[in-house]
Amino acid sequence: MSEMRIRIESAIRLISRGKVSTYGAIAKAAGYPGAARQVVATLRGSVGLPWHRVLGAGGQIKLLGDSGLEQRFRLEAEGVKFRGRRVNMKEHEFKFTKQKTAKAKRKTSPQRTRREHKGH
DNA sequence: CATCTGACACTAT
DNA sequence: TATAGTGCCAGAT
Repeated sequence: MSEMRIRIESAIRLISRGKVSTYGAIAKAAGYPGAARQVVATLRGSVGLPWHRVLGAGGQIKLLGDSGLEQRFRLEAEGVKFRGRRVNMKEHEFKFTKQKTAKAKRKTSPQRTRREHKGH
């Protein structure tokens, strides 16, 4: 199991009932900005995750067919409100705290001598 | 190493 | 709102 996958799963598990997030936001929260597609891979290959709380940018359900309907029902059952095809992110988007859901492996002491501009 | 793939994101039209 | 093109990323082939 790759560490990336574990981190993404952890991030997804943080989304509480009645809240939602997006592929991109989760990727970033897990420490991999731009890796939204890896969030998809994780969702597809893992069970026991609140998959229905993961949406596309803007709060849009990206699943097609019945799967999409089920996702919508599950969310509505949790009290998530929709505005057309999108959920009202304004009121339901989950905010990941700055912590990296785990991680924090400081190897050597940064011990910087303050000011490391590196010309430019 | 070259390609292909996916429950994506973003921009332009 | 819908479609198309491009960018992105890591796994699988």
